[in-house]
Amino acid sequence: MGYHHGDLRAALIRTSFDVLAEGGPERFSVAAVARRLGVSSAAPYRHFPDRDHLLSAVSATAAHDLRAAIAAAVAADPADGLGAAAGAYVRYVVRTGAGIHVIFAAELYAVPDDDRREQTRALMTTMLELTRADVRLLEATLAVAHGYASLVAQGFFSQGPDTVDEVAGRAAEAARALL
Amino acid sequence: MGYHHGDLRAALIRTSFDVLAEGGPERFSVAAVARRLGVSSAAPYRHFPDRDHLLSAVSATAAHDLRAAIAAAVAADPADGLGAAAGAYVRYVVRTGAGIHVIFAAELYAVPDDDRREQTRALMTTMLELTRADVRLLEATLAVAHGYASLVAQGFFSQGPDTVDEVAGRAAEAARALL
DNA sequence: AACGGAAGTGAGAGACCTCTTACATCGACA
DNA sequence: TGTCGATGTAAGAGGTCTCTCACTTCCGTT
Repeated sequence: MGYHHGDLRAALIRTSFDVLAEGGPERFSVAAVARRLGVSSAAPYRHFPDRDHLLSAVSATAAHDLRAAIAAAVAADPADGLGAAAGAYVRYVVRTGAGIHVIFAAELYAVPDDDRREQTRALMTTMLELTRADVRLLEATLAVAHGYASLVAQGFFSQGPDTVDEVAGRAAEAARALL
Repeated sequence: MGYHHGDLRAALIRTSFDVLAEGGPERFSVAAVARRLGVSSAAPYRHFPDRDHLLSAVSATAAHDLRAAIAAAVAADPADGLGAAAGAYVRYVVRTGAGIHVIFAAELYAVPDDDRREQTRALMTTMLELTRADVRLLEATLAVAHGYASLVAQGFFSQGPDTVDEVAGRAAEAARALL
């Protein structure tokens, strides 16, 4: 096998998203990630003590990137904060396979990972600012966005080249209706 | 081990819901269901040729029961069809662990199971009647309801005795806002 | 009562997974 | 150049899962 890899740690996180996007959390395994990278199945354990620590790093990355995606979408269309955020959520989750079910997966609460805690906190803070500290509105928006993302993942919509745009638009519309 | 079981086939389906409600599809296994029933891990294969056929029967049962739950809720409050349906969905999924991610799970499309096909078709028909054949409204309602159910499953709401009622009410409210 | 099919059982093959261990190799630096 | 820590590898222990097989037990029918 080819020996080293500029930065296997980062590659493992990146590739975890691919595995998640294709098979969902159900099919995720450390071994599958290693296989796809062409490294031995022991290699990941040089960088993460166990599976949950890798998933925790994925969660932290997802929280960070999702927050950035939402912030960018809101900045691009400040008049439609909630709609933009919901649309960004759908796009992000469809593309990466990592939504709240990955970011807030129950098994991660036992993992001591300050980066993850910080990134998820920042994500929640950004969303709370969007709803002006209205927790219920935040929950409702998240429910709408995650619901649409789940429908896409479940194959409810015919898969076309611009399906994601379509569905993101519908999620935005539904989020606006919440006001 | 105790020998027979009045109706192991039905018991397997029933117990599958318990396993799904507790661990989600990720943790579901035929072996776990058998263990919980106190039968050998080979016993289920007398009634279902493989894991996917068992899951297909669970899907059929869930589609049937969910349809009944929605129909009952709508009948009890005909003025608020969409809200009642969304609330009923949340209650059903929180209680059984079997929402659209189980009923319409991708791996089931390969299983030839006419009962399942009929039950899922009936479920969709009932929901379509509710939205007066408006497919987009059906999708939006499903997204809202499933989103809230997912948030509960992810532990977003503090777990109290009447959390489900609370959340079902919020889902109903959000569904009404879609109109 | 005997029998035959339905419905269990225990054992286990074969797959895959997590994680460990002992060893090999690489790159940086004295 | 030689050494050493970081980062790979191969092998494998131990676990769980799906599904099969040969065998047994139960029960309805004749």
